[in-house]
Amino acid sequence: MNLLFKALNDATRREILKLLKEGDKTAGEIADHFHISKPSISHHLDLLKQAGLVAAEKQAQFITYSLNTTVVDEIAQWFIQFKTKKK
Amino acid sequence: MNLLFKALNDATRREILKLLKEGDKTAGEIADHFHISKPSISHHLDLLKQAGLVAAEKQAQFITYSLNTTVVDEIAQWFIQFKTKKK
DNA sequence: TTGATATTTAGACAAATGTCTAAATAATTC
DNA sequence: GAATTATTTAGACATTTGTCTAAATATCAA
Repeated sequence: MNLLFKALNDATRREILKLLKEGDKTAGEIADHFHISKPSISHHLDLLKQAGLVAAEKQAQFITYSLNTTVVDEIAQWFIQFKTKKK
Repeated sequence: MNLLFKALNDATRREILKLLKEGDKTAGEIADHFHISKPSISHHLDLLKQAGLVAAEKQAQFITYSLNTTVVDEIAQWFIQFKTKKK
């Protein structure tokens, strides 16, 4: 839970998740969407991966990133505990 | 959105939200649940308030904090955008 | 094997964060 | 009004974070 919220606590990383929602992308394609150096994006991708929010797969010289919807659902559950309060 | 995720990115603050889910509490009552100084808890409460996650109401010399479920729902919405991916 | 491309790792640095103690503010009670 | 209680504000300090440049690793293509 800690790594999850930590990963979400950055506008760039949340934007990356939105990008991946539209489809898988390589690290380079993702970096092209931002005015931030590639090493910085690489670091953001690493944090998202640590949190389980994205998965990385190496294909030839590229690394393709994809959204892990299972974990996104998991965190949605966290909020539901607050909604289902009736008393 | 920024302030919201920032506020959620701390275990103590998430624990405070869970406490308030059970019912309103004064700043002192909240502080008693943690092994952290009162000024630190006060600071956490301030961040939660800035994010709109809690509301504060002064009653005599006490300040009672309550959970703002509307904002909790709002952030739940943020995750739904990832769930409703069909293509 | 040499050169080019894709990506990460390493290290540095300024800014933000969580915590503390001491002091300030506000309300209550004697 | 002085002492007590509840809470916050102010300031300090160590740790974490986001960014960068330079260098390392890996794959491809000639």
